[in-house]
Amino acid sequence: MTKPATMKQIAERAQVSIGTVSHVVNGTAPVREKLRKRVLEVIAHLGYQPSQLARGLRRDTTNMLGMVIPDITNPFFPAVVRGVEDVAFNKSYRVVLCNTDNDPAKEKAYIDELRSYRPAGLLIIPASERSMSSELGYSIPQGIPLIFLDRRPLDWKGDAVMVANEEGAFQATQYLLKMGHTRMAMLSGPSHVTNAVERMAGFRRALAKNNVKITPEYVQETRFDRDSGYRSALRLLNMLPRPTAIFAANDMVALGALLAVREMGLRCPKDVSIIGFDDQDLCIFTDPALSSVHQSGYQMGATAARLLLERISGKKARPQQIVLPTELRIRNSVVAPHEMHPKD
Amino acid sequence: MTKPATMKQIAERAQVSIGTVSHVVNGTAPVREKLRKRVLEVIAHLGYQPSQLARGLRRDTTNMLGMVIPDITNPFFPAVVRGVEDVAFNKSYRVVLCNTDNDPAKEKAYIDELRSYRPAGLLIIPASERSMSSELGYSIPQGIPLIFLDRRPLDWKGDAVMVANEEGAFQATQYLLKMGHTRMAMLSGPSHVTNAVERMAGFRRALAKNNVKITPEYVQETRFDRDSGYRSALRLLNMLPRPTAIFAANDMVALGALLAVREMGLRCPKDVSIIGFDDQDLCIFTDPALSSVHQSGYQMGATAARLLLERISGKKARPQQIVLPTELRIRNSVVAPHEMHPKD
DNA sequence: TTGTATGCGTTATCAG
DNA sequence: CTGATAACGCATACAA
Repeated sequence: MTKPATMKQIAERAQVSIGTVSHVVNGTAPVREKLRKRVLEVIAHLGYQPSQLARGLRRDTTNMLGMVIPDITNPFFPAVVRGVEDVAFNKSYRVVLCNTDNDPAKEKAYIDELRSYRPAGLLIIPASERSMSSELGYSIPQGIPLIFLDRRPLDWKGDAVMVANEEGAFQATQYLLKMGHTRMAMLSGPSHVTNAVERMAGFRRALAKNNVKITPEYVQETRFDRDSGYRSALRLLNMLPRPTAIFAANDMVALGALLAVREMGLRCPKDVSIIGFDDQDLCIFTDPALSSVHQSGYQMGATAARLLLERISGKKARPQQIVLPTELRIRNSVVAPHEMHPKD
Repeated sequence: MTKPATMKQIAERAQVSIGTVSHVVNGTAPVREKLRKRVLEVIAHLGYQPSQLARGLRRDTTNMLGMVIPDITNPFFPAVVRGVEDVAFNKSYRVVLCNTDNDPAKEKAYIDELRSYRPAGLLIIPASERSMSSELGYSIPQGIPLIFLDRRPLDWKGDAVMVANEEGAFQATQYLLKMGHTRMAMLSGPSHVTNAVERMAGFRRALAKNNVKITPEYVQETRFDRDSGYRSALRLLNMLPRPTAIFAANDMVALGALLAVREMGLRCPKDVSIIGFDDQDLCIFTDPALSSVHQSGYQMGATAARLLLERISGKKARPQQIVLPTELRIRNSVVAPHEMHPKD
């Protein structure tokens, strides 16, 4: 029996009509107990599984949740996925994961195709703030609930779940300032991504509030990966005077910076303090343990999934833009700047 | 236009039959250039995407590759996924990711449902060596290409892609032995998972070859996550005499061990040497940098995906069990045992 | 080269 | 309560 059983076969074996089988499968109408049992038996016997394709075609929707993420290789995103999956699975939704590799073209390809599978909803961490904007040649999918996570398109007015990026970055920068740093650098993340922009804003606000002038060369735009952080940090570290503190837009970038520091024969935190963003699990293991702005990817995913499921079940409330908290986690990668302990 | 365009609409607008539209979409029959262009224009204009549901139902297969992994939270698996996705995407296949959380029941639920979506193929990292065995109440899906990765069901005779677990573990253990360790412990991973069993075998072989007796309490079965490694390491570290070296079945477990060492006020490697398996990116960042047996998750995924695509396109060659190499990467988490530098 | 018609496996509507 | 039957959107065999 190489082919899956169909409803028709079940119906024949159980001596009922195909409609009746459908009713017992879906509980969509009462069925006489005797028949019901017979049908259920045949189903169990044949290991029948309803064709999701046929069902989806007919119902014009499936139990899939389409999820689009930029980089599965950055552990922050798997954490988000995990959060989504945990709440989705329990409600009988399955998540279809698409990795865009931060490529808007790939993102478009994935989303377009995803739609043609008629998922019940979409969860998108956009590759860029211009993702899915009209300029990009396509618009927001209509008629299917959609939530943005972590970042959002510039003009998006619908549901979204993010974190307090500006505030988190502000806290981190404040802390650096309070430790006495003034030669403050930032590895900023991509300027076309909203959360990076917000983190940058927090950085700037803290500097302004403390009247420390921003040195333009000290803020370097990076991608959100380790290698990009590494290369930009190298640039930073070769400047004169050298910055004494680096705020990295995420932990991957911070790790790259750590690598650069080592490679230049410098020491963190003695020669340069570093602080990251995300507070991934590995922060407690690095040498030195990395101070970072904590956010919970799991919470973000779970929250978004819950909201999405509400939308799917028809809740019509007006759009929510949920902002989850961030919190500075202090470890060993920051110390007062060099000048303040001249004995070195 | 809230609903997706259908072929019928395209046909009407382009003044052709629906069959013709199908032919230009699929290149399944020559169409007069004039008509072809007209159809293509309408398609572009309406942003038509063929319904994958309808297509799948009709063709009895889709462009989806079902992929099942045990724990998206362990960075090794996302690396595998990335490898799969890279080769799949280029060939127009999409990967549907399912996270089983190492739960056989969840695994079964996912696989059963996956099948009803008629994916072109399946890539499975099984939760247990008994996954998909008949005892578990269901058998290997028929009629759809299937490849196991990383681990395999005990009696599986079909395609599989793994790494040289036994050999890698042997090398690691040899190295520890050569450094002078004799009180050798292992955090073994789950005994119901083939790669853990193989790693254990390598460990035992090395000990046997060097005539060092195995201390049964020194080998602790763990899960493959950090927390389990942490707890088991704590047990290990409280034994008298205390083992001087720990071989962890993967890096997550090794990290847990590192944590335990710290928490007990001990030092790695001075008091206890640790070596991991996987050689994840973070190994170079830990304190101390973690020695580990390298394997490439990306390669594993890419290799498996290539093999799967061959099967999908009908290649009938006999089953392949591909074994990728492993290689010991020495860093700073291992040193000669305490007794050998008694000055401490 | 193009059009027509059938069926893929379901669900849903409508009689009975 | 149960049984026919018509879509759902597409691919394909067959006719024209």
